[in-house]
Amino acid sequence: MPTPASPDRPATVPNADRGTPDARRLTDAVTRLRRALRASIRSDYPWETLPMAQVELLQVLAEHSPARIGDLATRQRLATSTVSGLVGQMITSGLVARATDPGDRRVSAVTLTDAGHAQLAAWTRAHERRLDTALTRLDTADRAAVRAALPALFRLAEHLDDSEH
Amino acid sequence: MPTPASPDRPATVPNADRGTPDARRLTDAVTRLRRALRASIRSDYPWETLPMAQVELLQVLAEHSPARIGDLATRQRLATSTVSGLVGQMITSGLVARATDPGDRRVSAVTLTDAGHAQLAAWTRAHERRLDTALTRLDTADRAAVRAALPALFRLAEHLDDSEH
DNA sequence: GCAGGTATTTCGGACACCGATGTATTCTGG
DNA sequence: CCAGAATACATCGGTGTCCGAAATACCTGC
Repeated sequence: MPTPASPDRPATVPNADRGTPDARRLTDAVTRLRRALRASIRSDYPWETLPMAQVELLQVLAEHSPARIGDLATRQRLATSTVSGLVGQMITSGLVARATDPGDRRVSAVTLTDAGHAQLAAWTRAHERRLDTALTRLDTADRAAVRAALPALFRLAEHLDDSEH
Repeated sequence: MPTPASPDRPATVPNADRGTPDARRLTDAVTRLRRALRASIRSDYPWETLPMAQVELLQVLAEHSPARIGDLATRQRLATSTVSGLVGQMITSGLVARATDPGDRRVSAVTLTDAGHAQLAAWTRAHERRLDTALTRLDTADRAAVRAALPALFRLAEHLDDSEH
C-alpha cells in the first residue's frame, strides 16, 4: 500500500492506533469483522451458501418453534416488511413453512421444515469450525478479551438502538 | 415476543446465553452492532446522510492524500470494482476528485475536495457524539472490556481473511 | 355492521458488494 | 521496435440487505 509519489502528510505516527478515537475504531472493527465473516463463509461453502439474514431467522426459529412475522421482526430489530420478504424466499427454497393461525387468520405461523433444520445444522457446523479456527489463532489474552467483551457489546447495541428517538 | 400457543421445547434455559457457542454470539454481536450503528446514524442525520462505505473512503483519504483506486481497495479489503463505483458516486456528489497520474496514465489519483473534508468532519462529529453517548451509558467495566477487545477484534478479522484459501 | 386497529404483503428504492468483461496503458522479450 | 502479457480501472449485471409507504385481509368494540 505505499503511495509511491506523494507527500502523504509529515508522518504523524505510522501506526494509526493511539490518537484514533474509540468511536471510529469500534466502527471500523465492526465493519471489518462483518466483511471478513461474510467472505470467510463464502469461501467455505462456495456452492449455494445461505444468506446471513436467512440464517439468523433459522436460528431464531430453531429456538422458538412457531413464530409470527412480527415477533421475528421485533427480535431481530428488522422491519416487518423485511422479514416478510425473507420468509417468502425461504418458503420458496423450502427452508420454512407458513401456516395461517386458526385463532387469528391475519397472523401466519412460521415453522422450520426438516430441510431448514438440516441446512441450519450444516451451516452452523461449518461456520463454527471456521470461526473457532480463527479464534484459536489468537493468543490467550486476545481470546479472553473478545469473550469478555461480548456481553458489553450486546449492551452497547441496545443502548444505541433504544436511544432511537 | 411470547409465542402464545406452542410447546417451544422442554425449556432448557430461558436465557440463551450460556450454552450458546462463542462463534454464534460473536456473529450476533457484530450483526446487531452493525444494524444499530446504521440506524443510529440515520436517526441523527435523516437528511442526506453519507453512505457508510463512502465515509470509510473519506477517512482513508483524509490520511493518505492522493490514493489510487487499487490501494483504497486493498486497504478496505474491497474489490477494485466496488471502490471504482464508490469513487464515481463521490465524484458526482463532489466529495473527491480524480486526476490521472502523469507518470502512469492508467492510474487515477483520488483526492479529497474541500467539500469532502467538510462532510467528513461533520459526519465524524455527529457519529462520535452519538457513539460516545452510548459508550458512556455502559458501566466502567463494560467500557473497559470493549476498549480492551478492540485490538483483538482487528487481529481476529485479519486471521479470518488471510486464511482465505 | 362498520369504523378503526392490527398483521402481513407488495412495491419501489437505496445501499453494499462481487465477478466477468472490456479498455486503455505500460512493460517485456526477442 | 513491437506483438503479446500484465496492470489499473471502468462498466455491467447480479445478489443481498434493508427500509417506508401503500395495499389487503382480518379482527373488535360499539
